[in-house]
Amino acid sequence: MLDLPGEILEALPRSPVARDVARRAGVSTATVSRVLNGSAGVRADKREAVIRAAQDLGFVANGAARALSTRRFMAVGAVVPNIENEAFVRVLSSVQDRLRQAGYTLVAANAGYDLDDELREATFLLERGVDGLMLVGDIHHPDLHARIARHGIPMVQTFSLSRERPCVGFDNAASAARAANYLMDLGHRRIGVISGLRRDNDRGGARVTGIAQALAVRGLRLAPEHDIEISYGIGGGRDGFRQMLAGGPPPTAIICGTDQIAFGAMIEARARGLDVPGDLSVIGHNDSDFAPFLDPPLTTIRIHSAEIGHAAGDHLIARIQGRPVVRVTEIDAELILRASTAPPRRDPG
Amino acid sequence: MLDLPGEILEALPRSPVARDVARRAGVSTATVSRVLNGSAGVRADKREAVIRAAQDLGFVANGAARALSTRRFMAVGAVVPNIENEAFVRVLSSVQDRLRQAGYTLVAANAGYDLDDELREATFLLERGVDGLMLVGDIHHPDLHARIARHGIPMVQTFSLSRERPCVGFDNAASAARAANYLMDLGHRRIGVISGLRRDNDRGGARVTGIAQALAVRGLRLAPEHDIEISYGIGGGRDGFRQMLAGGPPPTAIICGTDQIAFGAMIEARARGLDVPGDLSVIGHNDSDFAPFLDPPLTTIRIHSAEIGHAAGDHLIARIQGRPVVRVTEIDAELILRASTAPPRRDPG
DNA sequence: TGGCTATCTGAAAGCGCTTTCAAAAACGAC
DNA sequence: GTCGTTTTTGAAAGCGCTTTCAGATAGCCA
Repeated sequence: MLDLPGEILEALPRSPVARDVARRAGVSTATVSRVLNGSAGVRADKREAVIRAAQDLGFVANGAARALSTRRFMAVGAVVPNIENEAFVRVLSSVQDRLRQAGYTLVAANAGYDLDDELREATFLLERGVDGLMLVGDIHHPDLHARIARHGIPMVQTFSLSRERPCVGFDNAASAARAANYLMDLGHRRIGVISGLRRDNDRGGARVTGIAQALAVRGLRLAPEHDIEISYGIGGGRDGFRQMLAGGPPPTAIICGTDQIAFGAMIEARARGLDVPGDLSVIGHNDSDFAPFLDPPLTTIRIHSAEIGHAAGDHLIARIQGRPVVRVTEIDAELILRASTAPPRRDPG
Repeated sequence: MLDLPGEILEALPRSPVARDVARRAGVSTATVSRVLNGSAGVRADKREAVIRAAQDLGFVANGAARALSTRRFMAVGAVVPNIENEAFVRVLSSVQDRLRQAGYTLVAANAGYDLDDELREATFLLERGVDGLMLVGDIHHPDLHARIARHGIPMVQTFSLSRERPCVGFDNAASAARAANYLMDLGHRRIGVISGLRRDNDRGGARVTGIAQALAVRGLRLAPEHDIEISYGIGGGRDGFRQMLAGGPPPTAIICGTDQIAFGAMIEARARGLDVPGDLSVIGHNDSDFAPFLDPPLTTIRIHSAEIGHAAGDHLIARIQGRPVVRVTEIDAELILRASTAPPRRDPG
């Protein structure tokens, strides 16, 4: 091995390490570390020498070494059911917002509404190294929490409330019930539901339950043929509403699991010559970008995804840093009234 | 410090390390590593002992230590202009797909259409530790590529083609030109453009240039008052079209930077009593979920985001693993004809 | 200038893995 | 059995950073 002079070694395509900076600044690696991490107690001249050397060399600390040494990964994981879903994207984006400010990165994974996959992805993140974990909902694989606990990192659930665990979310049953009550106040008596797949999805389930209970309180019931479960998306909404019409007397109002589903249902309704809201009132979920621009503009339950994300991010950062937090943060959903809902045209049988 | 018996120590909330597995299996950590990484040359009985011990202890290797030791982070970074934009979400999701299969994770960051921010986010990822980097477009901060090179990791650009660098994308100018030619073939002579912000955005710029050139070839020009630049979104589309109408004789056809913009423009057109496509033909970009369901269904340039993501993921993995790759992968965009385009009603002046 | 305290600094010991290298064990052929 | 191979195995040396701890320096007062 040749012993090349410093300048030539530095030109090598090997990225510089703390040792190189130390050598160039004429200090030890300990001092380099101290300066670069902003800890006090380094004389001004040495501090400047280190900063200059680091800059000259284009030094970037090796994250793995730092993580190994500090036992901090400076990363937070998030496992969401569907990474392409608008609401989850918004949450991820706003969590990341907060994390980024605190110097953390977000690593997101996709669970596809399957508990086993969720466990696998979470394990993957745990192995990769994260200091905290965000999940969606309150239903998980039985092993998941033990595994997280094993790693001793904080976890927060989002989008629904939980009796046992830290969470940021809202009462899915109550907000859906509010929508149902609003429809009943308008005079509707036959109300249908088109939800996304509910297996392993407590949010969807809670919403339907909430609606059924609200109906029951007023002596009505959610007819099985008006309780439709389909895959998400506009196409799903069309199919769902078609399916609903196939099963006996049509409802005068429907509540949909997402605005996409509602959009699909409205398209199908129009295709069948039904007027919205004259013949059919429609309520969606999420208040997507396009909801106010549909024809008619869509009444919807606005879920404050960005706020949920911010709160979840803050919660995790606080716990990672050992600060106290409240276990439950409730971020209420809101019923946004637009023109897709109205009293039923004539008294429905 | 008490010297507790093994079983009790194992119950401590400290996550088990390779040493613990080794002790329990009666082998060395070297053997544990060999077994858990599937390298050959371990006798069957020891192999099984290690696997059992690892299982019993719920051992999960420390990613940072592994990364430090192997100089592999098993992670790939991606910096996109807007993490909430549908097209980029799709790309991220499909990149992740491929990465996940190869055992890598995706770490995504948001650059917000700003070169300085992009540099900052990329640096952050580099520091955090990634084995490869995906970028969008061909315009970047002048320091960015040097910094990436410094780390000696592969990089791939997406969504546009590049003369100098590895890329997966399509010819934005050519595909927009194709749309313009289609409109001209239909008989349109006054064609407008509503694009998203074009600063630091080569894709948007190339599209407008492509359209202008296609017009020029047929002796037409893109009037400045028909060349509108707005922020993305449905609202942006409405504003953009309103702005366009304010500037002299209206176009008989417009090409929009996204389907959202097209949607917004169609809403504004309808609000002004213009018929689509009778008075105004509209073309979007991306073929979003809702495009076929608009009224009328939207003609649009479909960008195969998922394919771009898959190709980009494969490209990076291949280079990380030292396999040869082609520098340029072209994934052509496609003009999807629907009912929002038609010949102009009467010969436009 | 000397002595005592308050500041700074560097050597060295990890963090928990992987991997090299040489020794030990197992195997075969004689 | 013995000896030469071929497998297996473990000890130990990193990977590049942080952090402790003790020694070196600087600052201050007498």
